[in-house]
Amino acid sequence: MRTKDFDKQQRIKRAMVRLILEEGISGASISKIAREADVSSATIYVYYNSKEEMLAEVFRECSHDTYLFLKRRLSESMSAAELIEAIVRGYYDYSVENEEIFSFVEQCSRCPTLSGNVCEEECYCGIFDLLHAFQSRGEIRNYSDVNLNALLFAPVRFLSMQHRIPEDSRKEHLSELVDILQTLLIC
Amino acid sequence: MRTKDFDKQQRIKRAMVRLILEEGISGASISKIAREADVSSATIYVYYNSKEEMLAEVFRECSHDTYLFLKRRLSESMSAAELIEAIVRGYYDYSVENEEIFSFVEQCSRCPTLSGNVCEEECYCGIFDLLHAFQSRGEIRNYSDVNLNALLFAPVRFLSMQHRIPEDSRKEHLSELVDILQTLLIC
Amino acid sequence: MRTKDFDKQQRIKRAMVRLILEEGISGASISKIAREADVSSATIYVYYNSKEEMLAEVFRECSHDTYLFLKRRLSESMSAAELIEAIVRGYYDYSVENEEIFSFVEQCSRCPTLSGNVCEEECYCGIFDLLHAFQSRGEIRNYSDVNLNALLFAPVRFLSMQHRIPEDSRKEHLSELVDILQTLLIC
Amino acid sequence: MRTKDFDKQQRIKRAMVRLILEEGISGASISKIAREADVSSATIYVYYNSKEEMLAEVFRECSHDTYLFLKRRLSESMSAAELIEAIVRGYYDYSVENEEIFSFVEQCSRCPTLSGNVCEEECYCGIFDLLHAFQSRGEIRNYSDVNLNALLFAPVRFLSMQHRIPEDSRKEHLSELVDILQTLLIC
DNA sequence: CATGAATGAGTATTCATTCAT
DNA sequence: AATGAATGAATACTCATTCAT
Repeated sequence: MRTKDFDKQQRIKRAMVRLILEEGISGASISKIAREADVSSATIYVYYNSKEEMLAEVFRECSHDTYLFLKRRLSESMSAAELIEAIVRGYYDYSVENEEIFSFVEQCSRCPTLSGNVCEEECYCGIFDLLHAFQSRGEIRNYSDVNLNALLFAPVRFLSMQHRIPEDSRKEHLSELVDILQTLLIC
Repeated sequence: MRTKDFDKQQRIKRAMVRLILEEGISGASISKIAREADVSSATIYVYYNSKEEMLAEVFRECSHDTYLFLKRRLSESMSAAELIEAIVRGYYDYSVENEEIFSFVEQCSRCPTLSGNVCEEECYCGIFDLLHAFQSRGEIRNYSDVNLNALLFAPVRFLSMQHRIPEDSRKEHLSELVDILQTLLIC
Repeated sequence: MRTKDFDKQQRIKRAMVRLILEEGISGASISKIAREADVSSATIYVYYNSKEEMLAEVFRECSHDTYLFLKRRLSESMSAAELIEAIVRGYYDYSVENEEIFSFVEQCSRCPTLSGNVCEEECYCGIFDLLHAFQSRGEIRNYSDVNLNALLFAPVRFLSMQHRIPEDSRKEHLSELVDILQTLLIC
Repeated sequence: MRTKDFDKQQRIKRAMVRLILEEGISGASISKIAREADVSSATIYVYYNSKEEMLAEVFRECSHDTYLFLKRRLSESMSAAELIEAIVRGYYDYSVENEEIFSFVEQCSRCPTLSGNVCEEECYCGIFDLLHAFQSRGEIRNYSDVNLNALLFAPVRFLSMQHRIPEDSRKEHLSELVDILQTLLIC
């Protein structure tokens, strides 16, 4: 019984995220989500109070999910170069392997009615703790968190969005980006 | 025959852009736009064939507008450091002075049903011609266009979105970012 | 779960048919139908996927209804004269007693976007089986089905439409028509 | 100048009739008609006071047109058999050669908001004068006008509508029908 | 828990018509 | 006479949500 419900909720989430990749936030209606998840639209209201809350909650979960994916690849015992490479490549890999979630988060974080309620960056605090450790050990330059964030994640995000550029070519750009960020951030 | 009232079309565009800043793409319905622009919703269809086409057209215009704003601030006679500063600060200034347009473009470029039809980057080609000139003069490092784009614009975009950080503080981060990018990109 | 309210669907059908009698197909909008049936216009879409499908489905049902009405009045044990009279008078009676349905079917069968999808004549096959029996018994002349159809039904249809002619007078014309068709069709 | 205007009005009429054949009365909007006739929709209101009046007027004209077509083929010097054949075949030929007008008239004559204002049958009075002449000469049976109308025109109308039946086959049925009506109506 | 039925308020779009030129 | 612009009212249809079972 417990598993069954969980599965149903999971299907709802996935359906929503999938639909938003394909049709954008405005294209993801409750009834389409329900159809895609193979449940009644009334069932969605068993799990969420409103569409707004559902979006916010799944947005939060997806942001967290990205963070966990990244966190698993990092460790304090790495060198600074390894750390930066792991972050940049890890984030990129996530965006490719989880295109739906990635696009969903990107859209939500730009939507004024959603981004206000969810603090995407909060989720990344664990990664910044790690970066601080490297900074205090004098291995990574003392740039502000905001700029570290801006330099480590935003360019990758941009690269991931370039669907016009073929995968292979994007991979090469990524390697270049890793090099750039390593020379930039390592003391 | 009545002549086309271009002020009316301007009001429609502005109303749409404004609404999308406040309520997101899904919140900007034709009737809300019409009310905000003080025209009948039927009038919108005098100027545009569909909501989709209207969005795409205004998206294109706004992207171009951003480029023109930036282009006006740049010149080949600048030093490399000045050029980079002008791009970064110019882009930031634009995002602050034209918050509505900036948020609108950000949202459109993430929306899968829109970004496919409009090539935002195309507009920036003029700026890349300038960067290429500096590269061939050996003043700016020979990174690929994609990564130049990723490093010059994406971090600023990220910074502009941090509405939680007070304006003053953001300005300081921006100065740091200018320094970082100058040391990174100048030979 | 609420159970489907078949009375509600009946009301929708009747409202549509009634409206089409009064205002024609183009005058029967979904919202008028909904108001007449005392349901929300959204409710109509619980029962039908589109206006087009609704029209086609009710058109089919009404054609069938006419046939059933007629069929009940006919039997193989009749004489040829009785059969022809039963068909002609039966069809006429139906058109008078069910003016709404009759006018609805007439309009639908002339509408190019509808008549293509519904084969009104199909419904009448049962009656033609009966006529064939009389033909093979040598009691009714061996005219083709198309012409039997044309002669037995089309003139009555025409007569039923003559709202300018008072009911009494029409009845007399009908009697004449019965005589004509009997002498024409009986061997 | 005179011809030019006349031509414009002619184009409007034809566009309307053509559209109604293809999409039914409800599919023929002023703007579609205008587009099809290559005039501005405002121009239509130079020639007609309203859509309703335009429909009624063109309906009347088309009915009259049918009558004129038929009248030209008939003459008092014909034999009764020739007359009946000329009427039946003439009416059928008209329906084939002028499919648009025929379908238009059929639809209008079933539409309750139109048929009330236009008396289609009025137009046919000339033909009935001719039939009366044959009746008083004792060459055609003394059936009532209503039934003559019902028998001479309604079956042909029905046959013309059978688009499922191939043209060749329909022609054969028509010949049978001519025979039937000749034996029926001639003394 | 789960759901099909039901709906008021909304959607994008088109309508017939009028206006100003 | 002719027309593109403009619109209030309507169009078919969908929305997020609630209800009854």
